[in-house]
Amino acid sequence: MDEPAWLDEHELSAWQAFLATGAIINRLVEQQLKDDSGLSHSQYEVLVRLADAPDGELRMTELAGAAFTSKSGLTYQVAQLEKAGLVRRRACPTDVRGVIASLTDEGWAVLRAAAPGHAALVRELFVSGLSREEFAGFAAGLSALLGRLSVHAG
Amino acid sequence: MDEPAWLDEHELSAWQAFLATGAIINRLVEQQLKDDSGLSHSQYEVLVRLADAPDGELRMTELAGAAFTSKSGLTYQVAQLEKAGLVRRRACPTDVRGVIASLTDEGWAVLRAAAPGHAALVRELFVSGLSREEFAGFAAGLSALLGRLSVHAG
DNA sequence: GGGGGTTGGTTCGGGTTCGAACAACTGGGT
DNA sequence: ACCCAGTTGTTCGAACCCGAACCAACCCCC
Repeated sequence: MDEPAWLDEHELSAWQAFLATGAIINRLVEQQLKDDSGLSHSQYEVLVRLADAPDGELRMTELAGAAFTSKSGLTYQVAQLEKAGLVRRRACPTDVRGVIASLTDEGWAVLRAAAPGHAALVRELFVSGLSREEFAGFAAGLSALLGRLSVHAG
Repeated sequence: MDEPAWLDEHELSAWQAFLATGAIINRLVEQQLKDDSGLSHSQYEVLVRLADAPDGELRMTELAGAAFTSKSGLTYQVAQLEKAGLVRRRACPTDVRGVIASLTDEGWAVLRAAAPGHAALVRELFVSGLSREEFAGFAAGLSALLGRLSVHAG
């Protein structure tokens, strides 16, 4: 019951910094990907997940679960990617309802072309400017946070 | 030069954790505010900024600059808040073009009612589960990151 | 005072996102 | 064989957000 109704100074400023960094970084990344490769950040993420999967293929649900978007949002993005020729949809052999999204050759090519610029920006915004110790502490916090959040996300 | 085109293992996992935590936390916060107070996260942020300002008033530009939304986005949100009776728009006495957004009594009341639940959730998601040292390191990283980003945001 | 560059805020059009509802299908228990 | 709860992916309506275009007003410097 001694839970205060407001956050204390440190908590508040960390929280604000978290929101602000997220917003700014997302905006810059979005911008860079759009200018450089004509991809939105979500689309890029979808391509990355597919590229990480065996044969560059994943079920829609696995894609949505591992990613940061809802089921309907994913349907939309995959439709966009398919229209652009970067992704193909196949039926799932073991489940008639299932849909498998699969990277096309062009999808691979676009992703390979986009990755270096994206990596450079992430490095510039997110990695450089932090000392090794700072980065380590920061990463440790993120990882702990994510572990705890997985409980909530269930 | 010897800049690799991809992120190394630690960088990548930290980056993914950053994106994932941001996405999950934002979704949960959004949900909670909507259910609890009928506010979107952006709307809540606007109210908080106003409440922090002297007399609960701010110029539109200051609001947009300090916040995470574009000018047009802010116009939209303030219109919503005005429709809901939480914010009033006044003309700016020193600049005819200017518009001052100002918290109404009801705006104060709604914010006071919403704050404890929001603070509790932020505490639960963001603060608890990290040891004091972890949190300190994490906050230090965030702050350094934000400082560096301000350059880019200019 | 009276231009020219800058700023403040809104409007507009398009793209993106979400949740709820939906239909088709699955799998396990009986 | 059958039923029923749970899953899968899409569709639909609405909300949201952004950048570009825009007009009006400011500033400042000659």
